[in-house]
Amino acid sequence: MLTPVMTHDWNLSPTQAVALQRELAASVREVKLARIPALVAGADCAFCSHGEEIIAGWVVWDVKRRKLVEEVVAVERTTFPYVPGLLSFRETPAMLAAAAKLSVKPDLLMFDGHGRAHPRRFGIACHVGVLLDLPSIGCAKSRLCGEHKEPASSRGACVSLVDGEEKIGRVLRTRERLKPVFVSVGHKITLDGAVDVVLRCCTTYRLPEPTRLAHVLVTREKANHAP
DNA sequence: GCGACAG
DNA sequence: ATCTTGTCGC
Repeated sequence: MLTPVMTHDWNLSPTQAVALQRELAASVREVKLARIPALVAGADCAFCSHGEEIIAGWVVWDVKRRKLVEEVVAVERTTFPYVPGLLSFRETPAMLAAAAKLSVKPDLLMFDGHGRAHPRRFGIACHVGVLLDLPSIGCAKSRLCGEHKEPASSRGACVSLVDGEEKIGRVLRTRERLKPVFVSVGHKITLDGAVDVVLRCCTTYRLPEPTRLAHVLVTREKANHAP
């Protein structure tokens, strides 16, 4: 159901991958969302066989009704190592394979990783968002680049994540006193819009439901795949 | 050369 | 991410 509007070679060297990121970063669009998304898809991956196999999963979350609508997974051979800044080249192929299995079309995609809060402003949220041409958000558990102050301790409190002169993301407290998350634009959304959506998706945990449930999904799938 | 470094 | 038990704090 979710098919890429464009493709490119994935068999690249780290140097070629970096060049491709610089090239594709120009196609990222930062525009206001037409309306609050009803269905938000969250993606995550788990690894097997000493990292030789990757399990990608998507969960579609109904924001208003606060319930899970669909889950899909795909298992593939890993073809790219984990290199800080090149995460999407390791996880995207499997994520696209799983996305093709979705029967419902989500309004927005959410990732466990960064979007524009990336050295070349092209984290995994930007990469998948551009390939599938859908609004997307990066919601990472830790920082990749940029500097920031400590946000206040209340839910919803946030500060800017800055890299040089650029505001590349926002450090957002999703639960009172808990470690904040790093939100950034993936594609076709504004930073304020991204923060709003992340908060709407955070019910009782630090991480937004789409991404949290996707993690539960791939972890469970991994367990009953190699018993 | 010495740290930092999404998952 | 992954390998792992109990344990301290809200």
